[in-house]
Amino acid sequence: MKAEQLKGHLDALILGTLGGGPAHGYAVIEELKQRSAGTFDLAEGTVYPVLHRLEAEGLLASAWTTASGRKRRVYRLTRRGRAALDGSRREWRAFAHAVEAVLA
Amino acid sequence: MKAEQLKGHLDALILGTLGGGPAHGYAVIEELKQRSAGTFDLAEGTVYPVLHRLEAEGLLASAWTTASGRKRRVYRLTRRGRAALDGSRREWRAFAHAVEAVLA
DNA sequence: CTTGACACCTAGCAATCCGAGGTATAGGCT
DNA sequence: AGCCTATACCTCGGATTGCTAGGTGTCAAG
Repeated sequence: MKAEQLKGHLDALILGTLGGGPAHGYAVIEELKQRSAGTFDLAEGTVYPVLHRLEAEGLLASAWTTASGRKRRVYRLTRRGRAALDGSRREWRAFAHAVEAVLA
Repeated sequence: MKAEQLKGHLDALILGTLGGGPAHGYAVIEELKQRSAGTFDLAEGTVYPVLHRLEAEGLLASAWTTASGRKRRVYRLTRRGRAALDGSRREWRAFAHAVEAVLA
């Protein structure tokens, strides 16, 4: 898939991934790849800055943990993050519907 | 709708609009607004450069006409443009499907 | 004769995704 | 021991792209 298609939708995708439960950055990337059947195979340089920004916006909260000697930063949705996810879903439906109407 | 959502999909939308028949730039904007029920209300500075680029890429062809004293540049899909539209539709389906899988 | 709709155009700004590079641990292979 | 891969984090700069702001000009209505 073309990279530019993702722009403006990545926040929703990451919020959506974390809607299934807390996860650390690397796991978010894996989860996205899996759920999308390989369509979204994102670079770390794409995902990490977004996680930081979403946390700065108060939509995510993070905590450091250690699993088998490796440090992980686990992110979870805040209450505002969950509300943002709901909003993102609505925006997506509207957007997708509009595109269908034009491309049909 | 957020502006960034459009990135990467605008070419497809414009090709899709012209898939219904030739039109001049201003009409493309109106048509997009109508077909999307107001969701896509694009600025001229957004659309015109894209039309020029798509023509430069050989996906569109244009011809100047005059209607009631006003000059219009009418665009139509070339054969390659129609093929590109088909490809764009497929890419859109794949993208939309992947997003649904993540957001669901 | 001014306002609004129509119709075209361009230059530069702002946002964002990605590539490239860096650091570090664990485990398997040679 | 040494090396490679997978895991796991990070940042900087580049490329692309849509939008804002500005410009030109015609026509019809008030």
